[in-house]
Amino acid sequence: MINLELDSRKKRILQAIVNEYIDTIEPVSSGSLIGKYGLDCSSATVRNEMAELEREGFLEKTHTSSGRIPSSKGYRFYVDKLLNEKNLTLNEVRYINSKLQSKINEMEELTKIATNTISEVTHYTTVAIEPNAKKQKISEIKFVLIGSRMLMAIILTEAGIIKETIIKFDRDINQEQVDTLNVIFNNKLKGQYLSLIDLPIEQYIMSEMSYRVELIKPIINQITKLINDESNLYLKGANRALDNPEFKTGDLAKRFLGLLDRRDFIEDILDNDEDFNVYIGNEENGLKDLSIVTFKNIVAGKDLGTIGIIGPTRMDYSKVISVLKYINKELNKDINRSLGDGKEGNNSGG
Amino acid sequence: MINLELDSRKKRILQAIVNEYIDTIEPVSSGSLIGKYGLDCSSATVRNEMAELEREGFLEKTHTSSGRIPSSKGYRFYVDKLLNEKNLTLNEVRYINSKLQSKINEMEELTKIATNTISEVTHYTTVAIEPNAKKQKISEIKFVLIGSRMLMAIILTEAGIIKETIIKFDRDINQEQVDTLNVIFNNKLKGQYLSLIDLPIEQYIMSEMSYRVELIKPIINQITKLINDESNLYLKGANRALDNPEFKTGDLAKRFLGLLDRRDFIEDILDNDEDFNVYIGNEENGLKDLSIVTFKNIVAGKDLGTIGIIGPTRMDYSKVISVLKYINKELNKDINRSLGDGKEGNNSGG
DNA sequence: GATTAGCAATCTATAATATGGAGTGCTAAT
DNA sequence: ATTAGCACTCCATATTATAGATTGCTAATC
Repeated sequence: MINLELDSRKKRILQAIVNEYIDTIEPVSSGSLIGKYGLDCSSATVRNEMAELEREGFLEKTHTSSGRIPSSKGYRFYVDKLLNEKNLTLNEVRYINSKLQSKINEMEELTKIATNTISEVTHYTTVAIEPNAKKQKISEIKFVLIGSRMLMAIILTEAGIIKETIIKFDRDINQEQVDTLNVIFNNKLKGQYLSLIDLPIEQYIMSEMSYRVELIKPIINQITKLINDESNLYLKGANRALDNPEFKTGDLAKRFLGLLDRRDFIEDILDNDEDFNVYIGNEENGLKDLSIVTFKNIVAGKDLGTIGIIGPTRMDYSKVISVLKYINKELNKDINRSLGDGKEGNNSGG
Repeated sequence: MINLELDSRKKRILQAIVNEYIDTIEPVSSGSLIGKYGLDCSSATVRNEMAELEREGFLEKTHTSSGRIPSSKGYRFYVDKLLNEKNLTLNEVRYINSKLQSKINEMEELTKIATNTISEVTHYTTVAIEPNAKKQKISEIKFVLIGSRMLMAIILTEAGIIKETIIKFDRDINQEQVDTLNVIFNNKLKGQYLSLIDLPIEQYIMSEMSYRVELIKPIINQITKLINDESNLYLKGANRALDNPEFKTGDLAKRFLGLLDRRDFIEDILDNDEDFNVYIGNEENGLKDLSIVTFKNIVAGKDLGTIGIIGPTRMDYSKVISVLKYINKELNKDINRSLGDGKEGNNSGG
């Protein structure tokens, strides 16, 4: 989608400019590059190349005689083609390892800890959403009587995600009825996608489970609600963003925080099928100067959800990506530690 | 704690200054008050009074010849003694009512909706925490087998709060054992405070429930963890704060967002025994220029937790308080709607 | 043909200076 | 006790000047 035919010197110059700009947050001049980035040509040559890169849309100027800053297209190319992974410092590695030591009982916690750690190491705001519920397969449904008119429905998915919700009834129900419900629902739904329990399918389920509509109906309603509800969104380090100088003006800060409040939007971005993605905001989508790195956190073959790092477009992508990969690698190293018995649990009915 | 002996004119002047400052966000001059607030004296007199109010610590100047702004002490006095409730506009009332219409199944949702609505109507950031778990009495504990090595513990409190957690075991457990656990735990703990299941008491419980330590131990551990865990904190409208001009500088914005990330601190403030409280930040506690209004949301006699509205000290307290009271009144109006059957449910064992 | 030195032109960022006006505190009159 | 009057203080804003960074272009060089 982007012109890949930049000659090697242009690439090196573009890369140098993006790196330098990420570092200094100031328009990059031709002169500042020659020594620092080992380009074997003069500033005049660099100037010519920069002018051309600008004509091609990779660079921008803040005013006629300023240095250059990367455009969205420039960042895009940089992220897609020029990114080098960074080595983490010893301190960072130590810190991450210490965080990942904690005993973890539920997968939700694993995501929480990963999210916190990423935010702390990268100094960017980090969000996590669990895998899209509708794409999950039901491993088991369990109804539990709580009081005489309340039921808790517990849904276990094959990925080990546990969801529960409360269902209230207008009249008393007894244990025998609950047992029946357990049998009916499990027979029908075990192995099915959660999305099956959705409004259009309601009729189908109702007719298949013709047992006591006045019991089934509120259950379907509530479970439908549970599934369609905004999935859990975990957020850490909203204030860290403000460490970045570009948020000083207030305008960008406001847009940034507005973004954090728009769950639907974040979910849309995070809920893609890529294992790894960099979303670079631009004028059109109203996210100019903001970027989101998304990363599908798969541990022991299980999709634990997607993690997103949100920050200024002038973001240290190398570091972010290195941290993400390192953490994911560590999580997968000692699989049994966190997820060992989850697996057995899933497949054996109660 | 504060000098209550301000004469009536001084009070009126202080009140006028705070109101005017909340409105305009600009130092208030003596001249601007006389017409607008119906004071039957000249600006010179007001000036004299203002000078005295400053000497007494209620007002401050930004520079030698500027108007006055309220000090922390001034706000304190204003909030404690001078606050008039504001009438909500018809639109606000309509909006609130429409929000509160939604069918509510769990108390958690009620809090969520109230929090969202408050944030939307007041334009301030709003947080909610559920009642301190340790002060809750256990109404019922239920263990449910999920898979062969996993148990879900469901704790119902008398206030109707439902908490659940997952417990994993190293070896298989069967339904018979679960039944026994249900009996033992309910016998011992029904009616007790949740805080009983805490580390110091662990020994006691273990000895009382001498049945199969290898089963009991992980349960106690996990439930202890659940109880001691940070209670649920629900936050809405973090970006709204940035609408306030005082956040433009960035410094205050950063402190504000930092505050939102410090759950422990927010919890400390919200978890007081007052039904209603205004916390005015100052130099000492690092929250200068920030205030939190806390409000214990009690509906149908049940404590649903505490709601906090966080904003600049120059906050429209009248409006905030009016909105809080109105919403609480509406929630209590039609008790049955949201909480009717919760009560019956609690007391009847499964 | 590609590269580069040299240089005028452009624009920014900063400081220095001046000006108008808002608001106070004080004094003296009421 | 209150108030008119006024000098004084300080801020906010505009104006101007200055120094410096960086570019684009041209002409020379490799």
